[in-house]
Amino acid sequence: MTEPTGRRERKKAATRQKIADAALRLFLEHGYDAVGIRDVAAEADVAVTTLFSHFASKEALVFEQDEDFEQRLTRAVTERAPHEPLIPALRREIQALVRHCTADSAAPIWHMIDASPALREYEESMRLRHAESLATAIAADPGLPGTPTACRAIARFVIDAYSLARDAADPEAAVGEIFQMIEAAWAVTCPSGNPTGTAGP
Amino acid sequence: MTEPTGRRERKKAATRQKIADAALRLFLEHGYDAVGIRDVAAEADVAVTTLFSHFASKEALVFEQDEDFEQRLTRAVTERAPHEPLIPALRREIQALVRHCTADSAAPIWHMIDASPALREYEESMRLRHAESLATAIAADPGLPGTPTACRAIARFVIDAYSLARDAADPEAAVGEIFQMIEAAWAVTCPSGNPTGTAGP
DNA sequence: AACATAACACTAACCGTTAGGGTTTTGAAT
DNA sequence: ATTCAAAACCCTAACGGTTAGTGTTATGTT
Repeated sequence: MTEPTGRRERKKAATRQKIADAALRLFLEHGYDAVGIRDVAAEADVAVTTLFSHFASKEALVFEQDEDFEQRLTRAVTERAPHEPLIPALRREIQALVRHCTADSAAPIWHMIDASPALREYEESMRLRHAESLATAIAADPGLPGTPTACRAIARFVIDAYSLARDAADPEAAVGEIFQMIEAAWAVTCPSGNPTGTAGP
Repeated sequence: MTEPTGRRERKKAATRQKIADAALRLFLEHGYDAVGIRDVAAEADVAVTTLFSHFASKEALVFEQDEDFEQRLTRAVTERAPHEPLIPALRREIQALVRHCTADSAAPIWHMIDASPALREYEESMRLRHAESLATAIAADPGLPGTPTACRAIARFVIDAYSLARDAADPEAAVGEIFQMIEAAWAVTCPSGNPTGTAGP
């Protein structure tokens, strides 16, 4: 048996990071559109084909931790405390994610994203994927009552909440406001009685 | 003064239509990815640059009546009967749109769209625009009580309903199910009393 | 009749992305 | 230790969507 982290994997991760760092540095300095793939590859001192073996597209260079986001969402559903109701768990997670990406340190990156139509479009299609996997996680929980359609709808609404809150003047308040709506939308999918353990009468 | 439709405008519209027809014909026959822009231009007997002066991108050739969709949505809000509640009016319109694009005659086109990631991504970003203009229309109605954030959220939910219903096994039932959720979400934005004229208790 | 401009054509390029084909590094098995 | 297969990397050349630059023709106006 070998160690979980062989030299090969370490080198590969290092190369990936080197590319991502070079890309972000150039993008922030000169603007996303003004920097070409060939520039990034040169700055990272790798071949263009190598770059594309680590990242599926130019946009993916920016949304590097895409999968973290997806995992945090689905884990908020699958690994929540037993009998904890669904919506508050999601609300907490979305609140944390919004706080994280509206922090001052992330401001330049999001400014860059907002300035590029290509990046906004990419982020949108990312969110669609996230909504779909969130819907799967929700539908897989046997303790939840929603139909597949209701699960997909709630998943979309949750992702919408994240997206809208990021743009809102007061992100945290927006999360609260939209989750009130989501809570009501979810409650209506439970015919009667104790909706998802929200402590009924 | 000249006629509202001069020769110039007629010729321009004819060229545009000729391009769109040629594109759809080729796309449906050989597949979207297998047909290049140069092929479409040749089939329509125009220069590539002319094609791009009529359509902003290859994907836009497929979603030709994009603006119709947008207008129908906003008009469902702005031109609804006086005192008619918002959500049912939107429900009717979405129902009609879903029926329209799940009709058998539209099946080949939507099959083509589902088969191409580029087209799906483009449609997604189109929906974002539509949600934004729908939100503006809702927020502009002085008879409605929602905050700007609530309006934007409801607009997104409505577009989500359209998108999800199209993919559902029973589209019409899905519209009904999701709009029950939307109705509840909207009701919660009205502190108390008669929520948007839905005939309170 | 003369002019301004909209619509169109042509060429050549830019840029993201991929195919094809080769070299070096790594991990494992003899 | 040697050998081997695969992973990671490199280079070149191209493909396909898109645009800039530069003319040409058709149309509406003066």
